[in-house]
Amino acid sequence: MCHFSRNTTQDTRDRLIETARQLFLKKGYTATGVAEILQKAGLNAGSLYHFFASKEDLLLAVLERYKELLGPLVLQPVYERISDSVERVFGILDGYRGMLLETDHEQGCPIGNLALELSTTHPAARKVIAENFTGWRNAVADGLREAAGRLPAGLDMDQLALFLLTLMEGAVMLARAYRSIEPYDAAVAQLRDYFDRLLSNGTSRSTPRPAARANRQKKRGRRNVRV
Amino acid sequence: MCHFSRNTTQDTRDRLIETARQLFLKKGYTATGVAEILQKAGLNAGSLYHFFASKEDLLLAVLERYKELLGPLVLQPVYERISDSVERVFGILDGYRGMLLETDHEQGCPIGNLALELSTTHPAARKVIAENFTGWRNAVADGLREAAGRLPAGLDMDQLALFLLTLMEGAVMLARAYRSIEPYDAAVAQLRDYFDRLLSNGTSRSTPRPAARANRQKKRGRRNVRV
DNA sequence: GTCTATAGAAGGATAGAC
DNA sequence: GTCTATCCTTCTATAGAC
Repeated sequence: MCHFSRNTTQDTRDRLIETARQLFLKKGYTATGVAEILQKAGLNAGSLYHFFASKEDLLLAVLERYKELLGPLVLQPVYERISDSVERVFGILDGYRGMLLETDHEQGCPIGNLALELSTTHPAARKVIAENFTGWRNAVADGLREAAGRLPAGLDMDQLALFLLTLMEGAVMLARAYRSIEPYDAAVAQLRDYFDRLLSNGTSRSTPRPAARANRQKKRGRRNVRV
Repeated sequence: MCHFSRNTTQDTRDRLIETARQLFLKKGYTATGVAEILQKAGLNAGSLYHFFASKEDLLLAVLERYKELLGPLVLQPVYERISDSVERVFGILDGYRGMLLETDHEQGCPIGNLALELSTTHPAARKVIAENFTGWRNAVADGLREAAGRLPAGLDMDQLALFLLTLMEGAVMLARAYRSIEPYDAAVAQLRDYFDRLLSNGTSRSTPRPAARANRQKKRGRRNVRV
């Protein structure tokens, strides 16, 4: 805010946002108390209410932070590892899979988490949540456009990206509810099947389908999801 | 509980469950206060804690109630109106669509609502939520099996039902976050497209594709979601 | 800018009369 | 079984010293 702010100022603010982010992710917004945030951040109430007008204001900062984190946290790690534009999509989905596994199926998509909890009751948060979704959709649609040559002509990449987000969010929800990765893997398998068909119908068949195919498939008997 | 319970006993208990159900649906579990439930039900704290050990215990009763309501509330109204087994699936999806529209996109699937809010923090609730999902999946899979003749041989109906649930839950979440029916309609359109292809690949092509096709499509330019 | 202390409201749950 | 009254905790937010 002030023009010559010290380092520590930004540090404290950042620490609050980051701590709140982690707690909201793990327990949700309402279930996370301000006291808990302060304790974990090693700060006191005075600091929080110096930077933020309210707990909800802190939530908005967290959601803004997520918009900034889309690139560095969700996209870049995948894009560095994978160059094929279709496989990059599955790499992104694999990121959420890893998150589910690492947290024993307690955490999936941070935004989806907050979306259902707050959409009805917190209009300001709902707006930034929607912006996060839109950012994700646009990034994925851009990625898909790089594979446009291999995909059927006339395919709407924006619609396909929305479809991917819808499926991913639903799959994360079910994985958490069942405390099992199975519903998530089933959704990805369905999607893989869908893409296989898209690619075999593509106008320019020159580019061969990448071999990374079987990578992420589990050993389950899910092979019979054919069309 | 007691063997010769009066009518009013069951009435009070039911009223508590039903009132809590509506409030949990609209505002979520944590955001709904016990006092609010009591006020809306026209009862006092003594009554609630006579029948339920805690607020969470009441939640479990609500979730059990939802399991009983799957038939009468979700399936039967659709099955009475629609006889074609494939169209029945889309009829069920249309039910959730209607719920979104009626509530100005505030309410979608009651179970999905509670799933993300409580899966991490309330193990007992999570279990009954998963049971609700399983009930839905089984019912829809049974419905799909009636259309087995028209669908490709070897298609796994249980997997397909899971796919439908995943997509529906994701679509409801996005519709709520965007306060718009568009993401929901887009998901259903994608699904319709998917089924069209399934049906045209079916082993027994004798049964003609029902004409109800264009019914639920909005006037949006979503026709280009082809494959 | 950060601290301690605390206000003030709302939360879930209980006690005991009827 | 239902009522009223209330306990105790937790919550967000504020006041004022440093």
